[in-house]
Amino acid sequence: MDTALVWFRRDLRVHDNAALWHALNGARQVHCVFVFDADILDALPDRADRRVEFIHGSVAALKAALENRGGGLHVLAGSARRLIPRLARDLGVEAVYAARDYEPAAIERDSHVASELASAGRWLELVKDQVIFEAPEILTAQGKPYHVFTPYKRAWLAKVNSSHLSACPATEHLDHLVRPDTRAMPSLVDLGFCPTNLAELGIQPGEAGGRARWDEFQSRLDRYREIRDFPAVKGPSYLSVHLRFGTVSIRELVRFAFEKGGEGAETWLSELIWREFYQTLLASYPHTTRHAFQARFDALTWPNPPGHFEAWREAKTGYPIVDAAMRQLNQTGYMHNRLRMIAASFLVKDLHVDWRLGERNFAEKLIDYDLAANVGGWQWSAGVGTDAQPWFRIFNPVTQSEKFDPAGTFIRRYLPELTAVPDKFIHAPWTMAPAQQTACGVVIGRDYPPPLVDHAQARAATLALYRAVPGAAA
DNA sequence: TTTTGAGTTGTTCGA
DNA sequence: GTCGAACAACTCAAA
Repeated sequence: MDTALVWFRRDLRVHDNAALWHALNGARQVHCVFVFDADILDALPDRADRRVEFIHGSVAALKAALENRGGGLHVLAGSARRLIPRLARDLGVEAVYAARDYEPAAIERDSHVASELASAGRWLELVKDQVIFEAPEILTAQGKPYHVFTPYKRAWLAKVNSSHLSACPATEHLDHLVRPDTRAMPSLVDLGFCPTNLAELGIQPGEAGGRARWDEFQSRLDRYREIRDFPAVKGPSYLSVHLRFGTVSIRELVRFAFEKGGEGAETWLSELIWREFYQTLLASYPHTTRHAFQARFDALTWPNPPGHFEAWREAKTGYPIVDAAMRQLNQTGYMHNRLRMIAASFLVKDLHVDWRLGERNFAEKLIDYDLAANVGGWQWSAGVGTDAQPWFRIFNPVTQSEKFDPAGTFIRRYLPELTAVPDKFIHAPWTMAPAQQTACGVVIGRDYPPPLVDHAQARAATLALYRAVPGAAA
């Protein structure tokens, strides 16, 4: 092949990049492009969006990295479905290479681009990059996708070997990279967005940012299993945003987990397999973005009581662990995984709000937002997903708080108005007698909201609600 | 085809 | 405060 175009999307790195590697090996001249896709950006509700800033920084770093290697990056803004076929024509390339994306909107976009290219005698070459195994690669003996995680994980582990984890040696044909005529790139403001507090939050975009977090996490990996559930502690890898935008390589992470071994590495690898499980489920069942995996739950009418969703979103539920979690989300665009479960369970099973509203709220705010993982997580929390036994999975927000934030450290970090509340009452401040409230200067109803609902009552109502669904256990 | 073992992340109750 | 059992009998995946 003479010339090819690499279209970067959520694989914003040079190292171990499958699309780039295939293009460099398949064509003598390789152009590169990134498109700030108006079809996506125009739909964002807020002009200050950390994700756009993260992508912008990562694209700038990618461009510099390609230029350092003698190439470059076309950076365009507009509708990708129109711009990619046009650029392919202008550059006269034979093929466009890109990493395969499994989200329904991306599949639709790519098939549109593929047919546009085909009508001009070119083609779109989609390659695997963001997962170790795509949906069709891990199937049951009956040739169907797994619906339960543990058997999926067993099959995944039985199949994986070093050939799936080896890096793409992209350095081999770097002289094939073509330097574009124009080197300019639109600024964040040119794109219609404004800067956020990304740097202040310690989030560094690009491969360098991913590498720095990865290096830092390696020393904590051994303790991952014991500390990952405590939001006040630095337990997680914080690599989710880098996995979302491909500023780290999943192959490299999985390889390291195997080489390292031990409890921490095993637990973390399990989380990476969960990521693929949910990607698989979305690819196999795209309707689950809006519909319950267990179809009978689509018949469930969510009460959505007035004001409940808003109180949850604005961190005014009166349950400190939930409000602290929501403030973390609102202030930083991130929420600890344990808190995502607690907040989701609370919205659905205590406030009786449709899980889709919560899913959409997370979609707007999470910097590491991933459609597959978010939908999978929310359906799991709502008990309408692949999980089998919803009745027992009603989190008690006070018990969870006592268990995973025992000293109230995380709560006080995000709810400074509760600093003076004694440890004994930090998880349920409304249980303080009036004299105690006065003594510590936190009066419920004045300084902090009373609990929006009574958990025991809400739990009973949830059980009744789910029991009433046709086909559910009587 | 039928059977069998097993299932991320819990909670509540009563001894 | 701690512990084990009950929750209610479901669905999946493999033998």
